Amino acid sequence: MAYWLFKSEPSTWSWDDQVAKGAAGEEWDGVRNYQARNFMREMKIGDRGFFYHSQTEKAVVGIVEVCAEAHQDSKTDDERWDCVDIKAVRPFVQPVTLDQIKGAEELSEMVLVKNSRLSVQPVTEAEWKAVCALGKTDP
DNA sequence: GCCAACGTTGGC
DNA sequence: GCCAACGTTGGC
Repeated sequence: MAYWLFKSEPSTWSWDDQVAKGAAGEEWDGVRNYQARNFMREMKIGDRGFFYHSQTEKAVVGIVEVCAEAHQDSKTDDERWDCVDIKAVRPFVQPVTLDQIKGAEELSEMVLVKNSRLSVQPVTEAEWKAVCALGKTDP
């Protein structure tokens, strides 16, 4: 199983919006970046991801699971753009802030730190465990 | 609100 | 195929 990170501005699509969709999940639509799209094409059902709030909050706030593999983004007819569906698994007991991540030695190589603009990113297993530990949340 | 970083576009 | 111009993102 692989691990990922999904980034969203809470004013556009927040963790609460995601939770409201329940087990059915929701398309992670709107990605218009090839790198991000390519990562979504690699995702398998059951892969886990962090849900990160950018801009105002700048923190990992929850864990999601891929519940549909890459398919055409329903928000566009442009065949270049695919997306997966994800569903909320559980919130973080304590959100893990970008400051905390930047301050953690073992997380200094995270894509979130190195390439903050990429909206869908891979996360290593070690990073996954470390962030969950910081958030006092089961991996 | 500013600005740096970076991806995309289009002219050549 | 290169590169300048431009638009977008996200941290500060």
